[in-house]
Amino acid sequence: MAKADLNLGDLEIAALEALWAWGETDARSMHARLGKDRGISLSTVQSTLERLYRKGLLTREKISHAYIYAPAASRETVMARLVDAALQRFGGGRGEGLMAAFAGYAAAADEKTLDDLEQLIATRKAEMKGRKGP
Amino acid sequence: MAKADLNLGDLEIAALEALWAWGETDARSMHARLGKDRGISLSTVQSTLERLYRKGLLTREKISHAYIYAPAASRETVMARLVDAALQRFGGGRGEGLMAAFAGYAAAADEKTLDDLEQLIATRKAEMKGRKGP
DNA sequence: ACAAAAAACCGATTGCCGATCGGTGTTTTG
DNA sequence: CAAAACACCGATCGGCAATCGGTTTTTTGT
Repeated sequence: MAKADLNLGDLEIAALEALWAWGETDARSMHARLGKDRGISLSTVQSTLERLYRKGLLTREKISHAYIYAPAASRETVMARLVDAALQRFGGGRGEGLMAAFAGYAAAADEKTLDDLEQLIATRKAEMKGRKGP
Repeated sequence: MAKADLNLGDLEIAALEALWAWGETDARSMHARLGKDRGISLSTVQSTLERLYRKGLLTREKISHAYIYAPAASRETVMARLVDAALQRFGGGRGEGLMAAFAGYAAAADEKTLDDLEQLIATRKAEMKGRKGP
């Protein structure tokens, strides 16, 4: 473990979102779609993708001599990692603290969300039992 | 809403932990306990407390001419805010994504944690009903 | 095969922020 | 009143995302 800290800038997030939405692309098309309205250069997009790659959030494959980038993880996984990174540094964080943080979130949630949540937990527990039991 | 981003450095977290553990203190005692082993000056501790104050994480009261700092929120609340800040920037985050993120997190949790979580949700729902109903 | 085009690669700059400090006032207090 | 305790101010440093242009390497069209 110990994913260490994970800090994402605005462009990085935008790039991730783009990849999740459009599937794998190369720096050029990414720039065509992200960079046009932002008025940034291709180099900038390249650096950003590179950074994300080094952070383990993207996969790249060298087609001919160009890189094709693809998300290394789902949005959910990344979000989970972000939560992890954000809370990891808090000593009393595991267990109680996380629960409480979660509670804070749940407090702002509507009833349906809570229902969904319950469902989710139930599913998790079922999976867990299934994996451990006979 | 819109708490914006919330970034905490190591010293800041240490200061928070200290305050949660020892209750309110002034810069001097904080330095005596935090700064001694770190070899940092009183000024540094002061700046850090000030920064935390400006971030709304600490309360201060001017006793005579010195500030007495106290946590403005519980560790749980701060953790919740951190999670919020970390996930807020993810567009598709509300609802599904958030759920999934927590699910991922819960996946790494043991069974007891899941039970606690369920309990928490149940409590939440009860509170909600109580507030709305007769 | 060669020149032009397309990328990767490299290094530099900028801006933001936490950490860190010392100096300068201002308020307490012995 | 003088010394001590603090707040307050400004400055520096280091890390990191964003940003870019120039150089090198690889493709590719003719």
